[in-house]
Formats: sequence, structure tokens, C-alpha cells
Amino acid sequence: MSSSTNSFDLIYQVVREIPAGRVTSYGAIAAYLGMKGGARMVGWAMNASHTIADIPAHRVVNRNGVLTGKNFFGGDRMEELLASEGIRVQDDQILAFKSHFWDPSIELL
DNA sequence: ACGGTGACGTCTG
DNA sequence: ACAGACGCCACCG
Repeated sequence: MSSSTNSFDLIYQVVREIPAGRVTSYGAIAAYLGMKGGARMVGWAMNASHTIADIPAHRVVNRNGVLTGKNFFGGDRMEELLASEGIRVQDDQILAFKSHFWDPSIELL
């Protein structure tokens, strides 16, 4: 329980449920949690997840399919991880992002 | 205790 | 169509 961060834990749960080869957006997670527009907070959770290895934050990108936080992974680590899962990334942008998109409110429903 | 900031998203002009 | 501003919640100084 470590109820230090209620919403944080919720976000981690969702991100952790993201299957390999799939990606989701901050807004999708925020909306799933009921915080529409609180996408910023989701990004913050990812920032904290940076210290946790159980959180595949590299599967979380912005609505444009752009690896906004790849800079935080330490270079192209994020791109390598995604490519390793079969996701093509070019110019910090995921190709066929929509095809790899994973919506928690639908898949996790 | 308060204000500013932050890996975004959506609306309006 | 593009650009700018606002809003959400939590952490840090």
C-alpha cells in the first residue's frame, strides 16, 4: 500500500500493463484514470518511474507519437527499446504510431 | 505555507 | 490551417 501517491500508483499499474510492441499516450492514461487534461501529471509519474525499472516508460509517448521524454532515458535508450520491440522510430517519432497505439480504456476495459 | 515547475492535451482566436 | 493560452495534479525550493 505505500499510499504515498495514490494517482501515481494507478498510473504505474496501467503503464505496467502495456504489452510489448505497443505504446500509449499520456492523455489516454490520464483519461483512463479520469484526469482528462491531467496529462502533465502522467508525465510526472513517468519522471518518478525513472527511478523504477518496473515501469516501461519508453512505451509511453505523447499524443503525436513523439518520444518527448527520450531525453530523460539517457540518449536514444528509448528508441532502442522500442525498436527492440518491433516498433519503428524515426526522428524521435513512432512510425505507424496509431497501429501500435494501446488504449487502456479499451484493452484494459 | 506558497509559488513555480513539469516527459501534455484540448479549446479558442 | 496555425498559433497562443489555459487547465490538471503532484513534487520541489
